[in-house]
Amino acid sequence: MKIATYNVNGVNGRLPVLLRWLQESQPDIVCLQELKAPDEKFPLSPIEELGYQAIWHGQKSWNGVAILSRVGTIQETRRGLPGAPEDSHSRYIEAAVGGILIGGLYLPNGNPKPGPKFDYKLRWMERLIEHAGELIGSGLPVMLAGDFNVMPTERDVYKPERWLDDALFAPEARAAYFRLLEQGWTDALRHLHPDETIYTFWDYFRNAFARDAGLRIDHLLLSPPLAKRLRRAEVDSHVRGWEKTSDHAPVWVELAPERKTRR
DNA sequence: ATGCCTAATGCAATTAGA
Repeated sequence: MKIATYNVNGVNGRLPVLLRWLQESQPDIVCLQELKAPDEKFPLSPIEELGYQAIWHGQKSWNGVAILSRVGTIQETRRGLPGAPEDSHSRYIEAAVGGILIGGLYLPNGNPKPGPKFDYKLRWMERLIEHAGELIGSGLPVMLAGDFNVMPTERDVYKPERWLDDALFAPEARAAYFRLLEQGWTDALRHLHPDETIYTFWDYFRNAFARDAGLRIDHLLLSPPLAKRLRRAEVDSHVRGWEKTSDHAPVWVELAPERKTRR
C-alpha cells in the first residue's frame, strides 16, 4: 500500500498538477495540505473521476486539509486537534482507512519569531504531542502525515546557518518534534535514508529548486505496527519541476501488506 | 534588512507562505 502526503499550496490553482501526479504515482491514500479553499470549493468531482473518495476540512484563503483514498471507505475520526476549541484553523483531519488510522496535519509555520504566531506553533505542537501520545498508546497501526514545518536536523536544511532564527528551525520547534518522535514514531524517510540529503520543499524564490536549496519539512511518522511494514519512502521531487507546481513535492511510503493473524 | 515568487481575494494591493 502506497501512502502519500502533499502540500498542494492551493487545491484549485494546483488541480492539473494534482491530477497529473495522482495518475502517475497511483497512491492508495493521500493527505493533502494547504487547500486554501472553503469546504464548498473542494474539487471533488475530478478527484472522484480518478477513483478516489475524499474527506476534507477547508477554510477560506488559508490552511485546509484532506484525505483521499482509493482503497475503500474513509471513516473520519476527528477534525481539529483537541485542547483548544477556539482554534479556527483547519489543520488536522484524521480517519480510519485501509486498515490504518491516519492523521493528516498542517503544522503552523510560526514566523515571524518571536511573536504570537510562533507561540501558536509551539502550543499547537504541544496539543499534537498530547494527542499523538494517545494514538500511539492505542497500539493500533497509526500514521501522522503532513507538512510539519520543522526541519529536524541540520541535514534537513540546505544552509542551516541561515535558518537559525527561523521558526522552522528554532530549537524549541525541533525539540518538540523530537519529543514527539520519542513517543515511538518512526520518521519513515529518514529511517530508510539515514545519510542522504533529502528535501521536500524548495522556495519559489531565487531559483531554489534548480539550485537544490531545499528543506525537509514534510514527514510521514509511523507507529510501531506500521514501522514493521515499511518498505520504501521517497520524494517525488520531479513534480516540483512541473509548470504551475506547488513549492512542496509529494512524499510517500510503501507498506507491506498487513500480516494476517492465524487463529 | 528586504525582495526575490506564488495563491487567494477580488479587481489593487494586502496577507501569508517558509
